[in-house]
Amino acid sequence: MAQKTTNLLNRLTFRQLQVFEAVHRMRSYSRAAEFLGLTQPAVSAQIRQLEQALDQPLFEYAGKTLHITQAGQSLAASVKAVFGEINRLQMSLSEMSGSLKGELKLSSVTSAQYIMPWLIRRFSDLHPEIHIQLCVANRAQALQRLEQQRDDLTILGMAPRHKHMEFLPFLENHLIPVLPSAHPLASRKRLTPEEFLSNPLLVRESGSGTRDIVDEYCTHIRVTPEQTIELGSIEAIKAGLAQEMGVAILPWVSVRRALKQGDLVRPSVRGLPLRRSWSLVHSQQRPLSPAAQAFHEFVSSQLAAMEQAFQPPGPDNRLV
DNA sequence: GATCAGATGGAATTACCATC
DNA sequence: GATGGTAATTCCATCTGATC
Repeated sequence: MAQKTTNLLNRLTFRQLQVFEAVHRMRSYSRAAEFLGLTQPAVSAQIRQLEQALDQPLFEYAGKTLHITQAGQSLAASVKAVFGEINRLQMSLSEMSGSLKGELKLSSVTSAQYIMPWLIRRFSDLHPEIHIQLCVANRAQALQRLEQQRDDLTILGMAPRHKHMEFLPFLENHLIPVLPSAHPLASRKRLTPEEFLSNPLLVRESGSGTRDIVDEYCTHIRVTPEQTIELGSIEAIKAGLAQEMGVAILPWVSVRRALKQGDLVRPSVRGLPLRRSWSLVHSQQRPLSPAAQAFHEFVSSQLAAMEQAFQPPGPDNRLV
């Protein structure tokens, strides 16, 4: 038995386990290859070598669907434990050296792109040796990345209700009605939803969380916009507003400068603003890296400071 | 609706290269 | 020489659209 164990330890490599973990997580050789920055044959070869070392098939096909064998499930549990231990070791070593190093992969929904620089700047001041990669995507894309565990942490507008996700709500997103300052209704402080939505409504594309919230609002108040114009980003909608194409319901953080400069105005409309919390989300199935853990703790410690920094205007421009 | 051919997607194989 | 990588190619299952 001891001989067999020694042989196995001698024949297994961390690289094989890393590749196996990616294939197991993504249920695809090709996607695992893309995730690891390899080609599909390289992944295939690593899995084949691992199967030879273990003398057991780890994956098998039923048609075109990749299934994991019992041996594969068993290995996956062991790999998870081993990698968890290595993460803990890495964190201990980092603490011993007094500074955190490494990579931190973040993804964020588009609406949160206006608060991410604030967070990243302050976190980088604390941990200059952590290299941060931020991917900005719409909600559907961010959710896909989250499910594929492509990032350490994800910022979403509405936390998914999956049991295996952990989320930390950290700031309220206020979606407010805005229209160009040259608009005929711009002088009116108060508008009915019907008046506001009698203008072309500039909206995000399907798959966007902001779009979902706006659609929900229209359904809730039972008013159908006269016309909707779909634009692919918040910045495109702002450009559309600048061209007086219509009106929009946008995150306050995205238009606060335009409001301050007087390019846009915000009327009071029944049922608005809409409030949703941005949440920091990660999978329970994947232990946080030391850098991700540090970012998570940092965000937790900045709740009051963020609320102060991103507090919408008071009485004059009061939110209903 | 059944059948078939071509298109497509994903993994395996092969030959070769770079590095240690 | 061993290891780990790539590009090109092959194989196979599934999808899709045309035809009957």
